[in-house]
Amino acid sequence: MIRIDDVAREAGVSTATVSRALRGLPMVSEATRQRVLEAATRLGYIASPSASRLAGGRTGCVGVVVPRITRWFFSTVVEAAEHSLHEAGYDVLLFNLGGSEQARLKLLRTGALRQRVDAIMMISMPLQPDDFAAVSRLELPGVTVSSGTPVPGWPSVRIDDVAAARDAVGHLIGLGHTRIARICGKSSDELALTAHVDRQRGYHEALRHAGIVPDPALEVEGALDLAGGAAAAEELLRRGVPFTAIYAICDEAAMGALTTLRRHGLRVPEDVSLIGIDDHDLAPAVGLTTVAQPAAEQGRRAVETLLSPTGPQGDVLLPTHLTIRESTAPPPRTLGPEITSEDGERP
Amino acid sequence: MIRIDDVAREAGVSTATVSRALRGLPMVSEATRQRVLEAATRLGYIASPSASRLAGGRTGCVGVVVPRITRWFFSTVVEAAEHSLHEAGYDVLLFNLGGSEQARLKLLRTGALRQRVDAIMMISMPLQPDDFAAVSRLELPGVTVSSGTPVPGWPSVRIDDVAAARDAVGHLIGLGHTRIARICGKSSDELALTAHVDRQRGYHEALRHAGIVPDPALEVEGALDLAGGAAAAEELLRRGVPFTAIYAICDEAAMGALTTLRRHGLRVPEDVSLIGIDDHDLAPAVGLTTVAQPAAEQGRRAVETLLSPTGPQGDVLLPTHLTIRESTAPPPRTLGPEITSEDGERP
DNA sequence: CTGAAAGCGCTTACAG
DNA sequence: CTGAAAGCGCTTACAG
Repeated sequence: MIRIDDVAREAGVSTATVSRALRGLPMVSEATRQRVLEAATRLGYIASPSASRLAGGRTGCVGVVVPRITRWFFSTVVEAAEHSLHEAGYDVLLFNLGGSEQARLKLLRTGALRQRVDAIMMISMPLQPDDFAAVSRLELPGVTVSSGTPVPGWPSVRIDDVAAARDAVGHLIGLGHTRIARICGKSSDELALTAHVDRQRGYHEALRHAGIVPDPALEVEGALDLAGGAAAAEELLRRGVPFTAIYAICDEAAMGALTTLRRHGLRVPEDVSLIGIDDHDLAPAVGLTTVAQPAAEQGRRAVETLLSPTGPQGDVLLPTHLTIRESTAPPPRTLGPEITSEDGERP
Repeated sequence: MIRIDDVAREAGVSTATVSRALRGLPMVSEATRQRVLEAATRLGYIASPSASRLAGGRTGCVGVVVPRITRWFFSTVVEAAEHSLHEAGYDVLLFNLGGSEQARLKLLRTGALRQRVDAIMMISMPLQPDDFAAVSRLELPGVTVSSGTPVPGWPSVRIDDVAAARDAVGHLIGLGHTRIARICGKSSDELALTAHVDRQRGYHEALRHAGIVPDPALEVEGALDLAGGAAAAEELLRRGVPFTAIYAICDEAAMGALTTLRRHGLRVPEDVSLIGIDDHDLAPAVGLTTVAQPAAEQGRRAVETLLSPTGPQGDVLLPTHLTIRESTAPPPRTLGPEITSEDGERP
């Protein structure tokens, strides 16, 4: 292995000068810098990260914590953040919670992040009261994306979830719907996620604004993925309460609901209108109307904020916009879905 | 910060003993180990990774290289691999190429991986002849998943892509189709990906086995995502050659094709049957028939192979299975799709 | 602008 | 089974 001594000898300078020259520090004459750079290139020298870290106190790593990398929103944010971080010379340490509470606790309580990263990016992380102490004990700068739970002292990058939900439900109301079901996350698991609370509030605000009294029988909790959406729609149908539209908290849940509706022979949007929030990659493929949020942009902005020379600061609020496709239409004449035996013609 | 000296003093032993005791090395009496463990816990000691790495020569990190974390297959493999790696005490350094050739070159040519990881997992990485030298210069153990390009000396974990494609096309043939289009990856970009070549071979083998002469006019290249699949189907329709079924190289391309077919008023499966390979999370939502491959299992097996005490070795071949949903059916009476003006009833 | 030397916090032969 | 001491390869005051 080529070490810094080798480069120093080759360039005829001290190791201190090599270190300064290679890192672009000032206080090195241009001529010397050139000589060092050439020597380093000639030898194929790369500084040992472990040694630099130990001596310099910086790890050059950023920890990215994400609930489930397999979900559209999270993978999109991570892709954008990873790109920006590598551009800025940082390595990315990935911590995927995989939906496991245990993984969350382990990450926060143990030293998994201590001394391993210079900064933390938490995407939609629900934090319990106890967790704040653990996070602040890390004494690391950080940023939250898509406001899981705001962390005191950390800036956040997010959308206005209340407005997004209001726009989604408002669109349905504008089409003439009044019996609008809501598929949401489990309040037990994710109470602390502001996004969930906000999207619930937006739903209620839109209804009230239109003079519609919210009906608790129309609100169903479920996991925020396909299976959860499918199960929630199933539960909704079992309740037997009439509805002409479904507002799902995210596109994946909406697509899950779509599966269930189809399985029951219900047509979308003829029998039931369906709207989500996200603008998932596959939303066009299933013709899903949704409120689009800029996922990649949130990842980029989070890195920008985190690496700002003046330190992470300021909250960023990004715009969303209603994207109308084929899954929403005026309600049918007869109120509520009719279970037909015919299975429809589209897969 | 608590250092190893603090623990040594607290436990009344030398730092060498603390080091051994905490890492579970032999040659430490049980009584001493207990004393050290207690002292460490009491003080909340965590060994500095940088110092351990520099002194010990191991980084405790594994580099996971993936083409696009946003695609279903890759995020699923990464999630499973990340979980297994953390279980084994490794940190995960994520390198997402983002579909950029430049990122690939940078990763291989520069020292991005040198000294930063103890092992590498490459998922569907296409390697050019020049890249092999760069990879072997890393002198690191590694494993390839879903055979982008096999790396000499590295084991691989994958499915039998020839068989998967054969099963997919065989299913269509069994239903009575003879004009079967193929949507595949761009041969220019990804020639080295064995998966692509293999899935092409499977298609041709199935046709020949049934006595069907492959028609080049039925084969269209495109990107392997939604947009690529949609564009490929568009191109196929523009060609005006008759076909009754489409076999797509992956589910995302298939779902993209679905969008296009729907846009043209074609019904699936009444007018055109559609099959993919993967069993994407959302395949049930769109009723897509596919050949399922075990993505998470590939991630787990790759880690297992990589961390095997005897070093990475052996190739693992995992089974696939045909999963029939609603997107495939016998061909319509009239040969080839008819463009209707009616848009159908399902989003 | 440059260098000699201490120090970052561990691990590892080596000796006992 | 345990300890004293060297060493891992850098960075950083400090001095010039």
